[in-house]
Amino acid sequence: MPRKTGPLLPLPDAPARRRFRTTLLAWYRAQGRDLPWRRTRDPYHILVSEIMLQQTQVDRVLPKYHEWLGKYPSFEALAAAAEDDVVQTWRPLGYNIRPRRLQSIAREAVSNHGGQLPSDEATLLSFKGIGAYTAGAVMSFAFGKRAAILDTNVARVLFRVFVGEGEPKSHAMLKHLWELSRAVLPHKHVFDFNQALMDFGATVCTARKPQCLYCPMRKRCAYRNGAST
DNA sequence: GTCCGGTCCC
DNA sequence: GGGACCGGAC
Repeated sequence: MPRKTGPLLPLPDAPARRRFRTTLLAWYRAQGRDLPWRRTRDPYHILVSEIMLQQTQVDRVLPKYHEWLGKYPSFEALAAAAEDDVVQTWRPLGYNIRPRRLQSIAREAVSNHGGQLPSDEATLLSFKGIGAYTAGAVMSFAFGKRAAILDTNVARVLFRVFVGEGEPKSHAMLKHLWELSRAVLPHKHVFDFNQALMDFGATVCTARKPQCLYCPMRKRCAYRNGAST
């Protein structure tokens, strides 16, 4: 017996992908937020921001990001710090396993990778604290690779625009949303595009009270207009 | 009080 | 597949 599979969800055709990219990038250039980790390509700075942004909103991360980089300006500095000090500095962001994992990545980078963060997906995923989302973020933001991302914001945006109905959190849906994230990814402007996806989900296509009036996709959004028909 | 969230681990 | 982690938003 073949395993039960959900209905096959189609990926958007080339014109639809292109419209989405163009619209989203135009929105981002006009409305995207100016955040400090969007002005750097330093892998250490990118990694610190991404670990902090796991389960933590931008407004709470901003001051801690600056404090952290002031205190631990490099992988070497973080690797050499006392663990208790590192955990204390992290407060009150929460999920206090994260600073320990960040420091262990720093120590690994210093000991085994010449003080650099590895850029290949398999090595990034081998670090505790780096999962599929953070690996994609690091590859695209720090190393300029054409890597897709899927965090909760991106998943919500892609689900609403291109799918609109079904179980948003099912395993099959998440697999489809990863495929969508890869399918819509442009060849150029990958950094801006991925930042735009997250920014759009965080500020317009929000979980509660989405700002559809200000959404440049509203006329083509499957969720807003009804997925079928 | 209830929901939310990336990753790890069971 | 489901719970733990830790705080904030509503």
